[in-house]
Amino acid sequence: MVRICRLARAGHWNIRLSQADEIGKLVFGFFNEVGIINQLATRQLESKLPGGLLISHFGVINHLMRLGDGRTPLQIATAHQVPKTTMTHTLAGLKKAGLIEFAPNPKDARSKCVMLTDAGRRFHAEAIAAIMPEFQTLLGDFPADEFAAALPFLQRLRGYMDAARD
Amino acid sequence: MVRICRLARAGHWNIRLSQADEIGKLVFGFFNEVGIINQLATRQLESKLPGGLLISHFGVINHLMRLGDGRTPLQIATAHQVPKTTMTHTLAGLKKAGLIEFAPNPKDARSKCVMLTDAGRRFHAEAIAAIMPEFQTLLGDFPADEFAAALPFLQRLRGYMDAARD
DNA sequence: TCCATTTAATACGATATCGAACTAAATAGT
DNA sequence: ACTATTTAGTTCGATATCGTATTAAATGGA
Repeated sequence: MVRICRLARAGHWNIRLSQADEIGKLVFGFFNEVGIINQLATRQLESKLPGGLLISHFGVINHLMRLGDGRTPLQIATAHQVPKTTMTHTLAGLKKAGLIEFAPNPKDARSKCVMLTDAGRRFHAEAIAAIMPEFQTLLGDFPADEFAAALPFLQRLRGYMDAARD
Repeated sequence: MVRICRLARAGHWNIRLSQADEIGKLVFGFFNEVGIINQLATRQLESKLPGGLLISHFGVINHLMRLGDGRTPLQIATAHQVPKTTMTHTLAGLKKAGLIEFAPNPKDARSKCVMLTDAGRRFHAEAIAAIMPEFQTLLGDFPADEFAAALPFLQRLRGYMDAARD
């Protein structure tokens, strides 16, 4: 913490040093909680996914179900904030599992369109059904209002961070 | 969604089906935002870490700085919600980088105590210093109040999920 | 039209993560 | 005290993730 104050003195900060300390802890704590909640939720969901598939797989299928299929690998990679190479690998796994198919992209011969198969749609429904009981339990102790109240800030923050990435 | 309603009809839910649908989307959306924010924050932090180290490494060092060193690998693994084997690997990397040392555990000969080295403390200070400017920028557009307002719910939720894991 | 630059996707190598099986020490039940 | 069970940590094999370099198609400027 001494070191932090020294940095502040160097001119990067224009607020009182003790406040800087407080605020650092606050934002830091926020992202820490987000990280742990994400870890716990990931574990929980992953343990329920059929066929030993992972969150990365479910994320893609869910994306295609929500926003419609026919998207390109790069679009999906960008939406999920992962490198293209990771998405190539994830899509290969989904294709191997028979949950997606590739179609040629009529607009661009370098690209592809990712299409859901019937098995893919079935997988999505099954995964959702498997998770829902957990949500119910959760909502027994945490009223939906609280999630609803927390969501707008998270959405704004996500949009901001998304736009701010270089 | 048809499938979800069918599940509800089976007796697992005791609320109106349209509400179930809404609530599912709400909670789902919440965890989705948490996941993306975590992904963006991880990227951001990782790109600033010295020595090409990763979040997993920083997480351990930060944990030891906040709560004091001398903890065992299993304690750290539990706190971070990762398997023991992952922590073994992460700690090996930290040791190789000279940021931690192992000491025998006087209470239990099977176990170890993880101790920070001076280099480890320096690494922590440098990492914090490297991230702080980002926080400052963030706080320019998002007042600290909003983080402060969001934090308690996240903490309660984390505690709940932590306790609820089997 | 032709060539340089950009862009979509992949190949490859390095590291991270995880589950299952294993070893050794502690604990519990008799 | 003795044995069975539990617990801490590691080893090992499989897969995930990511950065760099590569290929092929599109784009843009002469």
